[in-house]
Amino acid sequence: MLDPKLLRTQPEAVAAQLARRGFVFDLVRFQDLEARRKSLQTETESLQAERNTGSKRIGQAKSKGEDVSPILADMDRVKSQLAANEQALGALQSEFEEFSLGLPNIPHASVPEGRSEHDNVEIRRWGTPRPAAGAKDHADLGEALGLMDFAAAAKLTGARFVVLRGQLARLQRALTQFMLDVHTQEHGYEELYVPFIVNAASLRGTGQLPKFGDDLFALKSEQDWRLIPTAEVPVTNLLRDEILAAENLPRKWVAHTPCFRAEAGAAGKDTKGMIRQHQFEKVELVQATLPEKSYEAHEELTGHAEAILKKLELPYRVLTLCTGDMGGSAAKTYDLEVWLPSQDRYREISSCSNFEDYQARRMLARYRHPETKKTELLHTLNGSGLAVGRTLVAILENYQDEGGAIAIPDVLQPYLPGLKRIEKA
RNA sequence: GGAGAGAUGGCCGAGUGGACGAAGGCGCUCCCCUGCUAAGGGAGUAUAGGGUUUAUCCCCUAUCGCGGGUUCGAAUCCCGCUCUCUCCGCCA
Repeated sequence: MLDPKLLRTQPEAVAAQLARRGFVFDLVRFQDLEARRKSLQTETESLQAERNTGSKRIGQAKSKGEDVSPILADMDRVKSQLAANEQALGALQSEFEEFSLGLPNIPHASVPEGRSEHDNVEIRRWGTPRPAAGAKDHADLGEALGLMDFAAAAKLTGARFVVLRGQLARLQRALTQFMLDVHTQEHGYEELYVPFIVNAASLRGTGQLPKFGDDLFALKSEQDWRLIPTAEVPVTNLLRDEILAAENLPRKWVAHTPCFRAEAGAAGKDTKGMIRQHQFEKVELVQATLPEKSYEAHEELTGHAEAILKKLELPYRVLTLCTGDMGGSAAKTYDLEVWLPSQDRYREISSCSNFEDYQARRMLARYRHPETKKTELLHTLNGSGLAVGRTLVAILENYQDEGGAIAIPDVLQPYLPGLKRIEKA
C-alpha cells in the first residue's frame, strides 16, 4: 500500500511514478473518492462526538434526577443521521480500500523503465556456461535415469507435478539442507518452519490478495484458507501488527517450504519438465530492516542467494527487473538466472526484492524509533535462496556427462556421503 | 470429535449499562532525594485514522479477541465466530 498522505498531497507525482510501470493511476477517481471521504468522515465523526457528549449529559442528568426527555429527543435526530452516515462511510471506505490495495508500489529511482522482460537489464554474470550442443534437458535425463516420473505424478494428481525417486529425491533433500545450512551458518539467518496454509489476512499483507487470487490454491474449508505460493507469505506476516524494538533489527529469516501455484496464466508455458510446477520446494530468505538500511540489505540478500549458485558452481547472471516486469509490491527486484544448456539460455532461479514499506503498511509492521519513540514502518525484503526444484534442474543439466550420468557438486558431498555420480542403476 | 473455562494496555490484574481509553500493581522513561548500594518521592508511559499545523501542540473519532445486534449510551447485555487452556476420545 502506498502512503495515503503522499497520495493526498502529491497525487500527480504518484501518478507519474506509477506510469513508469505502465500503470494508469485514475487521478480523477482518486480525487473524487478522497473528497467524498474527507467530507463524509469529518461529518460522521462530529456526529459521533455529538452523540457521545449527549449520552454523557443524559447520564449526568439522570443521576441528578433531572428530566432527560429533551436531550433524548435531540439524540433521536443524531442517531438516525449517524446511522445513514456510518453506512455511507463504510461503503466509501471499502471502495477506497479496494482502490488503494490495487495500487502497485512506486519503483525505486534506480529501476530501469521498460514494458516487459525484454527490457530487464543484465548487471553481471558469473561462471562459464557450457555449450548447448549435446546437452539433454533435465526431464529426459531424469526419466532416462528412471528417477523422475511425470506420468506417475499425472496419475496421482495431474499435469505439472512430478515424482522424484531414489538418488534424485535424495539430491533434492541434500540441496535443501545445504541451502539452509549456508544461510544459517554463514549469512546469519534464523531458520523457521511455518504453516503451509495461510489465511486471507496474511495474503493481503504481502500483496497476493486481492489482485492475484487466481494464482492461489484455495482450500475448501469453512475458513478462507489458501496454500502458500511462497514462504514469503507466512514468514513476512510474522511481522503483521507487530512493533519491533529498533535494536532487534534487522530480522533475518530463512524457511524451507513447498510452494503451491495455480499457474493460472501459464497455459502452454514450460509444459515439459520441472521448470513450472504446481508444487515445488523453495528456500526463502526474508529480512525486515530499518528504512535507511533496506537497499544495503537488498544487495546483501541478493549476494546470499548468489553464494549458493557459486558454491554449486552453476553459471548465472543477475538482472535488474524493469518497471514493467516487476511484481506489484516490489520497489526493486533482482532476478538471478541460472544457465540451462538444454535451453541455451538463462532461466530464473531466484527473485530478490525490496518492498520498502509497501508490505509493511498493509500489515502494520512497525518498529519504535529510538529517538522520537514513535512507530515507523519497517522495510521488508525477500528472495529465493534458492528455488530448490529449479536448482535440481540446473544441476542435472550442468553436471551431465555424455552418457547421461550426473556428477554431484563437491559442496554437496557432506550431504550425500559416498555419492559421486547419479547414474542408471 | 465431546464437555467445561477463559480472552482487558509491554506484563499481571480490577471492572456486569453512564464521568472508563479503562483502578491497582509490575516494568519502562524523565526528574527529585539519597555521599555508594538498597530504599523513597513526583511526573509520564497503548494503537490506528482524521482535522489543524512548517513542525510541535491541540482537537475529534475508533479500538477491552473478531464480526454483528440491543440502547440516548456497551469492556459490561444478546447472537455468531476465532483463538487459548483443562478433561475425555482419536491420532503422527
